[in-house]
Amino acid sequence: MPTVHKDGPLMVIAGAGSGKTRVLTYRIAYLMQQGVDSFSILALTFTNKAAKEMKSRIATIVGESEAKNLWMGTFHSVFARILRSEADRLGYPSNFTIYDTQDSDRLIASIIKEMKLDKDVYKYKQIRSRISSFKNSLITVRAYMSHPELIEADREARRPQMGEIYKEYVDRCFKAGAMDFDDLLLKTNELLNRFPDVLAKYQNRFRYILVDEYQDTNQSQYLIVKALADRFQNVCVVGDDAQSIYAFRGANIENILSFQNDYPNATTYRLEQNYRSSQNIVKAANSVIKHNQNKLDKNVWTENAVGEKIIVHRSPTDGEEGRYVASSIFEYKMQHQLHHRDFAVLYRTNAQSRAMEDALRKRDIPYRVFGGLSFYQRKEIKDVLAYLRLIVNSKDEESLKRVINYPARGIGQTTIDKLVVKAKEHDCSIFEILERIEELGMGINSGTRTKLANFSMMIKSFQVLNETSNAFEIADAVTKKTGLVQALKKDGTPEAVTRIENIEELLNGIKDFIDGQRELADMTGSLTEFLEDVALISDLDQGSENDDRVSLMSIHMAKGLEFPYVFIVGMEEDLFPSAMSMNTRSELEEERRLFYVALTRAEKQAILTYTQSRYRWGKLIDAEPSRFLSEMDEAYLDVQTPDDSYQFQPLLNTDIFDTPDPNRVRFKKPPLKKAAPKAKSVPPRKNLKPIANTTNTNDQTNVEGLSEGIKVKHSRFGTGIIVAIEGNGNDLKAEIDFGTAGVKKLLLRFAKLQIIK
DNA sequence: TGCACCGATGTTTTT
DNA sequence: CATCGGTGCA
Repeated sequence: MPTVHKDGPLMVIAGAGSGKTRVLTYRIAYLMQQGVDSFSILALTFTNKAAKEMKSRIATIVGESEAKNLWMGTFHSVFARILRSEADRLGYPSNFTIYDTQDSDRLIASIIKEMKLDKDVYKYKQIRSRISSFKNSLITVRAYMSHPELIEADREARRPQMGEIYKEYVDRCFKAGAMDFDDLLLKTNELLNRFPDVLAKYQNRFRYILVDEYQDTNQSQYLIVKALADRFQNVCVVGDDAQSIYAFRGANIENILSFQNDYPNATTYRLEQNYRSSQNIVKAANSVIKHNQNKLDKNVWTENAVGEKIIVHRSPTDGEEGRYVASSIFEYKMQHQLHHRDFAVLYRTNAQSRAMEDALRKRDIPYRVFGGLSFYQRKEIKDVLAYLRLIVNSKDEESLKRVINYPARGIGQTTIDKLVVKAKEHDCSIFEILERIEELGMGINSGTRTKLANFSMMIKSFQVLNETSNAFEIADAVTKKTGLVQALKKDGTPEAVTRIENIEELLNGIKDFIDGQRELADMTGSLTEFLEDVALISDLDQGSENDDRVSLMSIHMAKGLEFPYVFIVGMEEDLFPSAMSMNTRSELEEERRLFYVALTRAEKQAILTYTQSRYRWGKLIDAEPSRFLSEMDEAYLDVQTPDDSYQFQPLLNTDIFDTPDPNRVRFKKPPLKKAAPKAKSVPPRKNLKPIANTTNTNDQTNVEGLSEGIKVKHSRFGTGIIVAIEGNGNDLKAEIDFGTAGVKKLLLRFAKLQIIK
């Protein structure tokens, strides 16, 4: 058993539902029983909630007082803590601000604007994600500048200024005393690399390191673990390659696939028995994941009951889909005497929660939405937090820009622009400029100068207060004295009222936080502590397990959770798998793993739903069933279709490519579109091509009819003309000129093209 | 300088 | 559809 393995590297490949958390819990408890000091154990989990739960489970085994000393948490929160205590080494203040994605976006957007670049070419979101992937791969500005191929790639993408933006962004963050999420990992690497004494200190401290969800670590995280474990090699990683779903933020599945290479004397255990789900669910999930090529061999099985078949249900629209889910929940609950908390509704995109919420609300079913626009991302909350952040760290540029004129106090954009320029000129923060405003003059009229002085004075008075008060007292003062709440009260609209309520909720939350912190010996309940907590917390971490509500969340958020009854909604092409993730095999495989994760959340029953058309951007769009539906072995399914028109493509489809490939994606377009149910409000759909006529393999016609010069239609790019066709078998590609949408090279396996005559 | 309106534009997924 | 940024007016 893994639990008796004490020293040396260890990898546990744990299939879905095989009790990963249990392994970690028992291993830690075991180590402690063997006399390992709890201070020398570092456990990195995927969510703070997982850490908290594990800690309390360990506490029941080894006792509260010992468990308390364990270092447990997410990579981000653990290393943020370490970075605070070592910040001066890197030239950062220990109270550095943590920028969230939105802060980064704003900063990047303003840099692009200041550099007078075309914002249609330099899209801030793209820039941000590129910078993020640089950081996650430890490509610093300096590394970027010395890698001609990176520079060349950006030049080819017609963004020659990428490097400049990157540099400016990093500089500005540094000057603002701010780190973004990626910095928390990158700077930790820098810290461990540049300062051997620091490295030695933490290597000696963390003699035992455990990493959960290892398959989702990125390069930066991987290197941190490697560095820390280098001395004692007591590293235990737990994961499941089949559940790697974070490639988009740099997770590298190779980290787990090549653990044996990194630690040649590593012991590997495999846990393949699933204790969570019914046989039908386990088998169906296996039948899906086997379509992936890149994976470790693993055979998950269970001794659990066969259970109910997986229900596949079609609805005309997303509204009806919601109604179906709501009434199913109602019925299951009645029939089987269940609680609301036994149900989860999972979706690919957060936007899908709305239709579900509406339906559940109508039936008075209590629910809770996780993720999406979380509480701490709401505007009014971010406003209050921005004041608080500015108080703690007056160099924080993004916070300052956010609140300097909110509520309106007559400080306009032109003034702010002048301040930004001056700050850059003097190589200092905007707040410092405010202090020297009289001395510098700088063409700001005296009225505005007074306003600026007042603002600066107000912040300073808060800073003084901060020296003697706790987080709650300051937050309370901020909401009152800044006029923030007053402005909302004056507004009087219903939204403003909810905003005030939210601010009150925030204050209550801060109070709770302080009470919680007081219980911990080395915590004081200061504003700094609170802000750090807020920056890295996610909805999931917030308690309230005990309230009886249906959970609504994205599949990503559901990782590691389990529910007796799971609805997976929106099983449609272009939604799940996402239209953004179908261009390469690896993207598609990640989508498939995501589906695998979703399915294996269910203990007793999984219900998959899809619609024939759904509202997207306020428009009703035709939808077709997800390919994942037909990838599941039919034996485990109960396909409920109101008018019986759901049909699977024959499993042994004619192989239209020369290369037989078991993993080949079948284009299926079940001919369900005819016989549109007479349901009201479903507008007639415009099928551009008489699909029904082309017997059972319309993909075949698709590919065969294609040649140069043919006019085609693509669901995203519109109509275009084929310029060239190249490759063969699975690699058959067409280069298509879509006019304004540009020339694209598409893999014909994935591109759903329709010929236009 | 500030506010109100308008059109454009974009949606994966998260620490 | 919802947010954002830009424009035009007071």
